Amino acid sequence: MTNQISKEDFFQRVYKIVSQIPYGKVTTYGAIANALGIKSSAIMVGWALNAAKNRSDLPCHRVVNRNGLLTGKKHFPTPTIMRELLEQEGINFIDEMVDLKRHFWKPEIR
DNA sequence: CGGGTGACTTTAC
DNA sequence: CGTAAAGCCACCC
Repeated sequence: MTNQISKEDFFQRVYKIVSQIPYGKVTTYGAIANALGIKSSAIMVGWALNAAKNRSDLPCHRVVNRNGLLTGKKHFPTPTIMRELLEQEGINFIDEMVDLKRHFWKPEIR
């Protein structure tokens, strides 16, 4: 099909999707990867986010792993920021995990 | 071109 | 709950 993803497009799409995550919602690496058509490479989403963190407009704290665990917090300036921000947005935590049942947001496929 | 790394996921033990 | 391995693919050296 016409869905060829160049690596540059891949980064753009990740930025786009993450920036579209609504307030009080979270999504997962796998979900984003799936939306991009690379579902077996969720790790690449994380890699894109790593580059994306240079872009301050990106709410990377709303992206968590499949369990809702804040695996990315280690890459934040302070590991507490991610948890704090999410809690401020009204996101419910179960121990260290986000309640994906309530706050999971499905990214759009474009 | 090859090897190491990684903000993932799943299966296996 | 713990570690290990494999699959995945971009980036760096």
